[in-house]
Amino acid sequence: MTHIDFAYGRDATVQTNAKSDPAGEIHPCSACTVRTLTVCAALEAEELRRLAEILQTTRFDAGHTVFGEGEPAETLYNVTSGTVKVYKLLPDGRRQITGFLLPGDFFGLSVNDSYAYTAETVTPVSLCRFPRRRMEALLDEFPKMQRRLFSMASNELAAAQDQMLLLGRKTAKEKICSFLLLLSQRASRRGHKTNPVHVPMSRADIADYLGLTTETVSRTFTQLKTSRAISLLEGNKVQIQDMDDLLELAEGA
Amino acid sequence: MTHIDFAYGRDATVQTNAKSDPAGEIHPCSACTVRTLTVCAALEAEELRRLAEILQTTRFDAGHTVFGEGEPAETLYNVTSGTVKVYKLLPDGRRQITGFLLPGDFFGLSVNDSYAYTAETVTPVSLCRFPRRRMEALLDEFPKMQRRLFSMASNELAAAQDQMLLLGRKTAKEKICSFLLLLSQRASRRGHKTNPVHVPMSRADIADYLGLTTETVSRTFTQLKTSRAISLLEGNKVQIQDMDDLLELAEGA
DNA sequence: GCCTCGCCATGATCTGGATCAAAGAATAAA
DNA sequence: TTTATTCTTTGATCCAGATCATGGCGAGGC
Repeated sequence: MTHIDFAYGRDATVQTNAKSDPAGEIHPCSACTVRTLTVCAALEAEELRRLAEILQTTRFDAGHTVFGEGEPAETLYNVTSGTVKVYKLLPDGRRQITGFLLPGDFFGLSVNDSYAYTAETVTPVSLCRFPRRRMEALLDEFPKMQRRLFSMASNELAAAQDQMLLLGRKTAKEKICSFLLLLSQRASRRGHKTNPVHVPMSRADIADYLGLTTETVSRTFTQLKTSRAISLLEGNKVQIQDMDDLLELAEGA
Repeated sequence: MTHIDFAYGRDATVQTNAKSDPAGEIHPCSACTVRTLTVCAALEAEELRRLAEILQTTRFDAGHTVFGEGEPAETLYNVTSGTVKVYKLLPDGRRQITGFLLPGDFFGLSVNDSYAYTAETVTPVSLCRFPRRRMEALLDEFPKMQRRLFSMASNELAAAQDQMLLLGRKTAKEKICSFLLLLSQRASRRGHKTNPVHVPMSRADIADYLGLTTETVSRTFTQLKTSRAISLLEGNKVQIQDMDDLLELAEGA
């Protein structure tokens, strides 16, 4: 069981803002707990209103494909709750997960009008959907938002480089430790506590993210558990014994 | 010997534009052969002039460190000729090259005011230097440029994801074939011929880019040579026998 | 010329993590 | 409750690529 705080959202699977916002009710955005983390952080009240006009909110169950690699990219997404994975496949089925997206993360950017990867929900998820065309128009109108989006892309680029270092040069144990630290840091940025880390994804997903097999991921977890570096708790939580020790394990120092 | 077309540049190591642009002479930017590939492509004559005001051109010999990981990020760079490698290190010296930068490529973006990687020249290189502060001011003034930079970052992000797939899931042979195809495609985008591919970097650099050792890179090259997939020519050039065959080898199909 | 020095190739051996196989544990269905 | 079904752990074996070691080759330096 994964526990998730739904920032907002109703039972309907898709709803336009107009429909979901009866007269007098406060707009969902103003209650959005991840707004400060994402592109919306840069916006004034009026700009936020304009953005809200083009946005839809959606919810998906776990294991749902949001879009597939190669499909025309007509929508941008923002995660408001839950976890999404994005991955690329080789013809024979080998898979590389290039990222896990948490509340506040943005996805759906495209290169030549089609998605370069598949996006699939790991847990139940709520998303904001922005039609690409209208979003682009808004970006032209609000340079602050353009700038914010650029800065988010820069951060992602830096994270991608860290991941390349991990994939190309780290051992299995270093990979797992780095992964746990990453989850911890990301939780921290979202105002959750850093230590018992919530790990909502399966061993297979972790393996495909770290360039390993499920067996190796499993073995490495038990090895870390045996050496008292971590302990596994109820509800997919991992307790890190000593943050600094784990950091050393993550860098092979 | 690496053959390089110097788009512009003089003997002086560093020169401000003012000094290098005597009255009546055409500004270097207008002669720049890579302008259409980079951030400058988006600009009008007047905007280009403003950009040129803040730019310096520099040249470095092969093997020179442009900046080191962790240094304060005060300058953005644009490659105008030659090849630059950017890499990250682990404490024990393991290295991951996260990219080779060719003419038209931009680098030096930072996350929290310091560079997240080291940049080092592979061949003799000429660069445009933009002071970060002044560049940011200009970006605020010219949203088109901001947008262009964002789109370049998006492309890099997509390339980074391809590289993650390569590092995490491809075999040595697939990695080498992918690498050769990448070089070929990038040459093509720059208007050079796609087939005898110029490979200016050492076996060690290729290894650190692909997450392999020099020995494996070397062995894989000879293996591809033996199986008639490629042949090695004079001057660090690689002749690809059949593009489509190589593409299949690169994806394990 | 000859010597160094840094690359590159190739051979021999080793090993971390993959693969193959099977038995628990958890979750969901009946 | 029992029974599928899927996920995780653990064991045994294998192998792609790392590591260790050596020799060749080309470019500078003297």
